[in-house]
Amino acid sequence: MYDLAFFRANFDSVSARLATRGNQLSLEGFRELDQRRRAAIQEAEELKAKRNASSMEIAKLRKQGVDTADAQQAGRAMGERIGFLDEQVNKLEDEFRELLAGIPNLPQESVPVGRSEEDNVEVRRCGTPREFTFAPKAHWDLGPELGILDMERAAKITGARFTAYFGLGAKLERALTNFMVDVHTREHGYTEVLPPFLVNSASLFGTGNLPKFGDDLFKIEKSDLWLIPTAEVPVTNLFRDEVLDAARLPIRFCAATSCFRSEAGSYGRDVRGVIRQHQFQKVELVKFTTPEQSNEEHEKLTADAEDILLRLGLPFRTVVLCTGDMSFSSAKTYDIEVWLPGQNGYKEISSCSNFEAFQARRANLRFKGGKGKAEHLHTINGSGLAIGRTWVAIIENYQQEDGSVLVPEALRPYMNAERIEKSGELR
RNA sequence: GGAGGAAUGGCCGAGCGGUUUAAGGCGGCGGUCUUGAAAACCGUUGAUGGGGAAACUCAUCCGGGGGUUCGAAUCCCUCUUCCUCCGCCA
Repeated sequence: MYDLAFFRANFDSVSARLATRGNQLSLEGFRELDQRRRAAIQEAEELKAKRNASSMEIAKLRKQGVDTADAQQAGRAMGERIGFLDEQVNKLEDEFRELLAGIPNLPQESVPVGRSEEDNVEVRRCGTPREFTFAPKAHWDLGPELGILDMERAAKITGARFTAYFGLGAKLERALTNFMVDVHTREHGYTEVLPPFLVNSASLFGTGNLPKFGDDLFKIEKSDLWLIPTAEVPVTNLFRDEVLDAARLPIRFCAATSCFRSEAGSYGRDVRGVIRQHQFQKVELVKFTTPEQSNEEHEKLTADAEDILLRLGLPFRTVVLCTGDMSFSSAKTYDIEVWLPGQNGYKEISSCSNFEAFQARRANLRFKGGKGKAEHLHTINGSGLAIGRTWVAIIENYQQEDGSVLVPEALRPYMNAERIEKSGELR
C-alpha cells in the first residue's frame, strides 16, 4: 500500500509501472476526490480553531460572572457544522484507503516484464534429475503401497485435499521439519518462533491477504479469527505498530507451522496426491531489514532455502517471476522448483519474495536510526521449505526398484532409519 | 464463565470538566567542564494531517469506537487488552 502523499506525487509513474503487471489504474475521480477531501479538512480545522478560542473566552467571562448564553449558542452551531465536516472527511478518507489498499506492489526494475508463468526466467539450475533403470512411480501410488500415506481415510474424516500419514511417513514429515529448522537456526542465523495458527483480520490486512483475497482463507465462524495460510502472516505482524531500533536489523525469523488454504479456484489443479492440500506444513523464513539491506538479504534468504535442497540431494531450478505472475504484495519473487519424477517436471517448493515497504506500510512496521525519523522497514519472506512437497520429492526421487525409499544421508539422524520399507500396519 | 482493578509520549509516571499549551523523572540528542570518559550542570525532545517557497502556523492524537458539553485525558455508554481473586480445564 502507498501513502497518500507518495501516491499523489507519483501517480503517473506508479500507474505506468503497474501496467506491466497487467493492472489498469483509473485516474478518474482521484484528483477531484483529493480536492474535496482537502477542502473539507480546511473548513473543519478553521472552525475548530474558532471554537477553541471561543471556549477559552467563555471560561474567562464565566469567571467574571458574565452571562455567556449567546456564545454558547454560537458554539453549538459551530459544533454541528464541525460534526458534519468530520463525517465528510472520514468518508473521503475511507474511500482513499480502499483505493490505495487495492493497488498491488510495484515490481523492481530487475523483474522481467511478462504476462504469465510462461514468461518467468530461469536464473539457475542445480543437480541433475536421476536416470531411472525402472519406471519411477508417483507418490500417490508409492505412499499407499508403502503403507505410509492414506488419502481416502483422510477424505472420509475430513474431506478432499486432506491426508493422513502413518509410521515412517509421519516421521519423515516431522524429521524434515526438525532438519530444516535446525539448519536455518544453527547455520543461517535465524531465530525460531512458534506463532499462533489463528490470526485476526488486521494481521491479514498487514500482509496483503485482506481485503482482496479473503476467499483463499478459512474463517472461524462467529469471530474475527482466520486460519493462517502461511506463517508469514503471524510472524510479519509480530512488530505491527512498533518502531524498531535500526541496530537490531536485520531480524531473521524461522517458523514451522501448519498452513491452511481454501484453494478456491484451483479445482482441477494438482488433484492427485498431496501436492495441493487444504492443510500442509511449512517452514517459513521471514526477515525485517532496512531498505538498503533488503535486496542482499532477499538473495541470501533464497540461497538459504536452496541450501536445504542441496543438503537433501534434490535437483532443483530457480526462476524469477515475471511482472504478470507475481503475487499482489511482492516487488520481486524467486520460485524454487524441485524435480519430481512422478510429474516428470519441476514443481514449486518455495517462493521467496521481497515486499520492500509494501507490507510495512500496511502493518505500520517502522525502524529508527540514531537521529533520523522513523521510516518503514522492508520485509522479505520465503518457504524454507514446504514440508509436504519436500516429502513428495524425497519419496519420488529416492525410490528404489524394490519399492522401498532410501532416506537421504542428512535425514538419517532424524529418522533413525536408512530406508522406508513396506509397513504392515496399514491395510 | 463470575467479581473487582487498570490502560497517559521511546519507557516510567502525575493529572480526574476551563492557565494541561499533558507536570516530573528515565532514556535520547546538543552543549559546559575534562587529556578522554563518567559524574554534575544547562538546553532540547513524539506522531499524523492541513496551509505555506520557507521561517512558521493551524488541527488532531491520553487503549479502540460512540455520547454528554460552548469546552473532555478528566463525566457517561460500549468494545478490546492486561492484572488480581473465584470457577472450569489441556
